[in-house]
This record gives sequence, structure tokens and C-alpha cells, in this order.
Amino acid sequence: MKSEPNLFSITHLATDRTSYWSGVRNYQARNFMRDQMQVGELFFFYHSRIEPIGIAGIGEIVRTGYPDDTAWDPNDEHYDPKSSPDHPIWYRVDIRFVRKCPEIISLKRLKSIPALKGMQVVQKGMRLSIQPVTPAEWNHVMNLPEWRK
DNA sequence: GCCAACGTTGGC
DNA sequence: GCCAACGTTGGC
Repeated sequence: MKSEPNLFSITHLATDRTSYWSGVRNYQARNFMRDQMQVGELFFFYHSRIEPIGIAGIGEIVRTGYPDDTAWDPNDEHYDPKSSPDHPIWYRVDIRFVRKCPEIISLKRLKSIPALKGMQVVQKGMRLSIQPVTPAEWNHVMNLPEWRK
């Protein structure tokens, strides 16, 4: 799950302990939150746009998808007038902090690992903010030395 | 800050 | 329902 760390980072989550993943306004990303994510599942918290770009830590889903009420708040930057309490379009999940990576696993690093060449995040033009990770990819990333520094 | 790649919108 | 125009994302 990608976030720009100046807005919401793994450090923010580590401080708050629990939070929620709101503001997603892309249908594919929404569908993962609404239809796929289960309580107890882990995710990589990825910092986008701002160096160092890459995997910054791990979070856990603590509540499955439910309507994102920021969508019907006219003062919210992600306000969407097509969404309403009666007809919610956008969803979010609740999350908790699990672990911070001692050293960010950079995108460049991920791209350099042959076993991860099929991982969505390293594909050219891939800008979806929520992406599935296969068990094999997850295990491979977890075995990288960056976690033990 | 640039711009390629992508998603969405809206005229037809 | 097509697709050009536009807006956004995000790596560089």
C-alpha cells in the first residue's frame, strides 16, 4: 500500500499505533479494500514520490472495508460529490502498526532482485496505490538483510 | 520540475 | 460505445 510519507508515513503509523487507509479514489485500489482484505492480513507500507522511495515497514488490517466518509466531506481534499452515505462509492480499511523496516528497501533495490522481477511494484508504469503481493514475493522481501540492520 | 503512463470524462 | 482530451500519479 503506497503513501506519500509527507502526508502519511510508517512513522506516523508507528506513533499512532492504529489508523485507517482513507482517501483512495481509484476503483481497482478500492476493490482490494472492499472485497479482498481480511482482518489479520499484513501489508507492506510503501513510501512513494519522496526519497528514499520503497518499502518502509509493515502494517496489519484490523477492520475490513467500510465506507470512506471523507468522500462526502466537502472540505476534504478527496471529496467526491458522487458519493454519499446512502450511496458510498469509496471504501477504507483500518490498520495497525506492526513493524518499521530499519532501512528502507528502495525501489531500485527491489528492481535489482531477479526473484522479484514479476512483482507489481517494479513494473514500468505501475502506479496503482494498492497492489497484491504473492506469498513468494512476500517471503523473499522478508528475508532481505534490511530487516535485520 | 518534467513527463510517460495511466484512469476518467464527456462529446459525438 | 468509441476515443480525444484532460487530470493525476509517481519515478526520475
